[in-house]
Amino acid sequence: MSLQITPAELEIMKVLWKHPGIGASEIVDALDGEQDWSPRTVKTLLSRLVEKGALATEADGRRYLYRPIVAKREYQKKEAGQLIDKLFGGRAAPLVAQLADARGLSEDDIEELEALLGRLKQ
Amino acid sequence: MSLQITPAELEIMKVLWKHPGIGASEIVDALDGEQDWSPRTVKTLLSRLVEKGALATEADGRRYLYRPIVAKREYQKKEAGQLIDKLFGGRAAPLVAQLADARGLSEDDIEELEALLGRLKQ
DNA sequence: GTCTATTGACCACAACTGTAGTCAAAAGGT
DNA sequence: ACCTTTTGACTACAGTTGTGGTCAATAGAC
Repeated sequence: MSLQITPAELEIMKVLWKHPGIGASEIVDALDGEQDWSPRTVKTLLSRLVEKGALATEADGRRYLYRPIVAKREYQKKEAGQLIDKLFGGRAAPLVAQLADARGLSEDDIEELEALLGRLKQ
Repeated sequence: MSLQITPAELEIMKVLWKHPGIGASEIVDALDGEQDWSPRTVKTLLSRLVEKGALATEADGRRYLYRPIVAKREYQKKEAGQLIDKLFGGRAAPLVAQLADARGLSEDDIEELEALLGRLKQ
């Protein structure tokens, strides 16, 4: 079960990770400004996500409430792992180097990374 | 020109980044063991990459030699940037944290990252 | 010189994606 | 009790992707 979430579907997931347990129309509202999708489109994406097992539904009268089954963390982990396997020979350091080069790390980023490394070291 | 390289196409690119300027049959050979594609499939992927502007061709008798136009570095940079924008709110630190969690960083990784951070700091 | 294998050009085709329409049932306004 | 709106189920449809076939030209093998 590889659970392939497409980019469009991911937008929906992001809303639901932030607000689990809402219905289709709330999702449409939450997406407003981000994506300009017809409610139909959102509905289709929701169905596909349910079909794929990425979302659970819960009946609420005549409608469903949706809730992520896949945790955001898990998904991030999977994607990050895929990226480094695919492009960076499985090593994290070159990825960070590219990022630093691509967009520059902020002071905060650097500090946070240092703290993280410190924790990992002991 | 967003230059979307699909996963299958990427396998071809990886071979050509390693051995620029080879022909289709060498690519098939190089992929052997990695991917089990018919030479036809490889040919199609090559055509699509040329069409997309990711590869340059150079005639060599009755065949072409292929050479990447898109540098590996550029592509890595783009992909890494996309991933953190898409999933990590544009911040690198959380990505590294996930990676550390997902697969553990090796001693070497940690050292390399520390060196990198040191360089970035001054 | 003829046969065979390789190559590029073009074609095929199903699965997946993005985007949305139709339809019928039900919920809510008045 | 009607009309409108919302919702889910189903359908559509073009573009992309993965996978590979056909065909004609041609380069080497004998």
